[in-house]
Amino acid sequence: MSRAMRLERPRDADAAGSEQGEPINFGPLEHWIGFNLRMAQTAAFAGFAKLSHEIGERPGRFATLMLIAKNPGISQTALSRANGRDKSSLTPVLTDLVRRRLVSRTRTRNDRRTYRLTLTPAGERVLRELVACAERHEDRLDAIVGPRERAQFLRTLKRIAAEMG
Amino acid sequence: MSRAMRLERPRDADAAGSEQGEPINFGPLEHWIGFNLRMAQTAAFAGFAKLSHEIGERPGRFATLMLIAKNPGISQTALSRANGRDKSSLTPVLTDLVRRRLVSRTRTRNDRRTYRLTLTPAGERVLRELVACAERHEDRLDAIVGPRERAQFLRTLKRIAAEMG
DNA sequence: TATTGTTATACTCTATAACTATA
DNA sequence: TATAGTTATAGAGTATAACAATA
Repeated sequence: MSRAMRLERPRDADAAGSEQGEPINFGPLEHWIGFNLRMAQTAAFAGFAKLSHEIGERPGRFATLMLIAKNPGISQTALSRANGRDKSSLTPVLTDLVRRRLVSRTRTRNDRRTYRLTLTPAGERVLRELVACAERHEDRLDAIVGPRERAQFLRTLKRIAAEMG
Repeated sequence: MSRAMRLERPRDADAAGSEQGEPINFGPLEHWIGFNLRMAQTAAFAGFAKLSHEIGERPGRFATLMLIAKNPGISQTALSRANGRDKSSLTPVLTDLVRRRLVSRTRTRNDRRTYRLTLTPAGERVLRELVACAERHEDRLDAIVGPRERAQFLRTLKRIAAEMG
């Protein structure tokens, strides 16, 4: 594929930025998967962030609560590995979730270094609210992607995550 | 589509986090476009970030340089609108790029509030290096997506960015 | 009055390294 | 020695609000 770049002629200095509808040239970015993947993800994430803020939660809490719910008793180190962050990043998040009584953190008896993380009933309630947000969000995405392409699209996303990592 | 969630049985406390290969249950996240879009984008962006760090640049500089190259004479306000950030976020970036003589910033004569941004020859050189990184990165993504699906995949990404925004 | 760009400031997310307590 | 989790700290990236210069 030829991707040679030509620079454009300078725009009229007086016109630059003076109109709202100023057409912007994105150059080869337009045709690149990496750039469009980023634009799509940014837009989608902002949509979910808005929905979760409406119920007083942050989007980042969602994955943490879900991973604890589906893997009850998980340790902090295993949890941080599961969502690809350093364990130190998890400390303030869990401090907040424990303070709000959404997560309970109990020492194990055999190895007194580790904690067992589980959701409290309140945590399960909040997770259900977040799941409801995610489902509304997912319905929007499904409508945009369309039923014909959904499975193929999802497989391609999974391949990218697996093979780029 | 039924998306009811059942919580799993608590895992053995002693086993939690004790093995490297501990299988993690991601629950309904596995099947959601939003989550997989995020995972794919994170992995892809990390790959490009690595390539750009190899040539001593940050991935975030790429879009800025490209937008200036393809829209010479653009103002800071128009540029910040083009990549969806507040104009104040651009000030430290341009301070850096101007200090390194990659971007030149000249006052317009008619409206002495605005600057005309253009790339210097050094800026064009750095952009070409970043484009080379991006092309290598794009080749990897193309290989993962495959030529049969590429066009469809790109169209779907563009629809998500356009309709979620 | 409105707009361009800067400054001051703060908030989020993330990482590294040093620490503690346990093993 | 090695591991689980915490603390201190720092660095990106971003935003809001107030501001100076200019229109």
